[in-house]
Amino acid sequence: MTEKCLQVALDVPLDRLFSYGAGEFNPQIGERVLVPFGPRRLSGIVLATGADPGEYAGKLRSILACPADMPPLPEQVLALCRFVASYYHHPLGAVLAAAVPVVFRGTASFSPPDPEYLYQAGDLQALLSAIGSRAPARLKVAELLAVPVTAGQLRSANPAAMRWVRDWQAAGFVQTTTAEADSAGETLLLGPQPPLNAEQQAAVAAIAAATGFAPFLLYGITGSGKTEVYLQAIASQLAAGRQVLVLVPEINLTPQLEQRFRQRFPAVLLASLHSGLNDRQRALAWLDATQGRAKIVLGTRLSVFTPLPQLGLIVVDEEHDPSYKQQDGVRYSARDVAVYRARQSRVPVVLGSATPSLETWQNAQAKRYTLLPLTRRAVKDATLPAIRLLPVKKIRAAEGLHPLAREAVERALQAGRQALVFINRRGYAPVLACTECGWMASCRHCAARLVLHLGESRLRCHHCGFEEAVTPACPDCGNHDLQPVGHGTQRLEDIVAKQFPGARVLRIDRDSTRRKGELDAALKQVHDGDADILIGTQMLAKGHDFPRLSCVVILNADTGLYSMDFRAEERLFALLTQVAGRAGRHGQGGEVLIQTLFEDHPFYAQLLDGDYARLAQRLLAERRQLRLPPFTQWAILRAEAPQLPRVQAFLDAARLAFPHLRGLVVHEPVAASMTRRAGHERMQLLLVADTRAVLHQAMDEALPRIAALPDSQIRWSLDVDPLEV
DNA sequence: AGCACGCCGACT
DNA sequence: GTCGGCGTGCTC
Repeated sequence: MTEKCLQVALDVPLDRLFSYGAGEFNPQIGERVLVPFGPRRLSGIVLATGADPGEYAGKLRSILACPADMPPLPEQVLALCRFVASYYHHPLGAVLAAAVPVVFRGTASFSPPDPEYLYQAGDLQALLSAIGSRAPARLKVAELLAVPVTAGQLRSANPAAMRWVRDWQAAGFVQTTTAEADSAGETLLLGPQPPLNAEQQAAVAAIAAATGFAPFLLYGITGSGKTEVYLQAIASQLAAGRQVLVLVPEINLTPQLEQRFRQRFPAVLLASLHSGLNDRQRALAWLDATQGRAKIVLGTRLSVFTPLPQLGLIVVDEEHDPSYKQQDGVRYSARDVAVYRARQSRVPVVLGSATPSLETWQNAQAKRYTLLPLTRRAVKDATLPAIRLLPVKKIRAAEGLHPLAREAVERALQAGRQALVFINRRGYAPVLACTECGWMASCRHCAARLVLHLGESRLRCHHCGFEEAVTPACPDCGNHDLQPVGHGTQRLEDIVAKQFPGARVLRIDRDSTRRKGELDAALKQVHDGDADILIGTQMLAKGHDFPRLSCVVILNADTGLYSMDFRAEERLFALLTQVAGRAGRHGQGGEVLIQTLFEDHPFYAQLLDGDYARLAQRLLAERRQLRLPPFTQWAILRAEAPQLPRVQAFLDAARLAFPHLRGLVVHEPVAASMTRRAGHERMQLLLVADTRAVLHQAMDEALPRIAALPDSQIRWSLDVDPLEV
């Protein structure tokens, strides 16, 4: 009898599967196995068990082990990964590796901890009277046993707690269960469901009534109560015994949203896959979801691959957020994969945003997605902030804030409220320049300026991490008068501190919150009212709710308005809407002031009206006219190497690998928007096709030839549906 | 991607 | 005479 032949996907940059003998093992499809691969051992996923070894017959190597620590990936997830591999033209083994928790990618086997025991008093009154009133410390611990608690929780109440609990256990007062058993018979326990307005009700009803695949765009202005719609749509799924997948952008808002979910569904196990978890915790949360214990999975883009045996609904919050697009490796869009998954699993998917991506908006206009509008503020007392433009010609360095902005901040402080000054640039100044010859400090590894960080007296590259001490004199002409040009958060902090001497100024950016816990501490300070003026970057724009904030000043946000990037307006609208939304979420209407050089740009008329629909209509008309996405299908072949000519030669050759197809344009290679990064020259080649089918046909033909091109110095990657050009 | 094999410069 | 540079070739 001949040995069974397995097809195994491995995490190597080779777009093919590998055949192995099963040896003494009998792995299932979707299971992970350890295999010999050249001189090393790798973990792979079994994709077929009765395969024909073909040319390798007789010289197959056998698998080394079946760790059985990971439940086999179900066929649904394998199919999802196959789709992602083919759509983004990435090796299947690499996609599967990315879809699985880190602990299952290596050759070490993962052993979950023993199930944790929960302790509970069967008859609390009997226990309390047995202890008597002379042992208050024990009484305190005993009272905790009214509900199931862990040993850790008991110990944190009193270090000696477990000794007493063992005694009570021996005496029959205390029983144990495991978390798993405890949740098995649980009934769905809902927190109070707040009343909904008519629009919210209509949205919840539409989602609940959907059968099979049904994509929705929940288009809700800031404060219109999108989250409440999610919660009630989720509640009806939970009541039907189904699981729900909720995707959120990669930001620090997850704890807040998580808190809200837990409050609403206190008895439901929620697997939260946020960045704060270590690999082990992640694996455990993933197992909870995979084995159907966790009913809600809340996580960032990677969570879209989580196996969910009873999936009933997918929610993508802030669907326009660029962090849904992975920017290295498999460059997938978790939002688009989520829609595919919903179709595959025949469940509804809700894409929510106040400023939808134009791709999604167009899908709604074309009736491919059902539009669920929320146009009224549902949050109690909330009013839309008044947005005003402050035209600035060229603000002198020492000023920073427009006089009217200064007055507005003053007003907020007088009223005992907080003000936020938003500038999307950290450091002191983005440029250090020589006043004599015009020299500017730039990175020696990147085509980028070095940013001045005055506090540490360093010049830093924000792209490659290079840094150096501030030079005392111009290296070109020897002049000692080097001047910072432009504004960053640090410089603004200085200016604002001088202009408002009595105010407590708090800067929040990646530099001030680098260490663990610093961001939470800063946010707490804001919530407790221990800061008056916040200076912050994009970090502060998203998600956070600042009840005391009533005034927002936005600086230098619109530098992109006349840039090459056709998505600049769309993105700026989303950013400004989000920043503006920080003001006046509670009570008194907030004030939002935007300092701009381009006050006449049509963009601002639509922003001031808060009219996303009009902006979207104009931008979509432009894109249709100019044959830009979503009316054409794009892919970018990016390449980099230490020497530019090699990159040029590679892309010239790659260009020839594409077939001539009707409805396909393969552009000439051009320099990337940042031409050099971390010592590598970068170029790219743009493919524009009328339809996805043509684009993929071209890539299917060309990519094997490109992969076979000789130059090994070249690092290249393909970006399907690129967000950045 | 790794990792080995392979063929040419400055050192214990 | 070796240690080690990274070019190129393969992995069921």
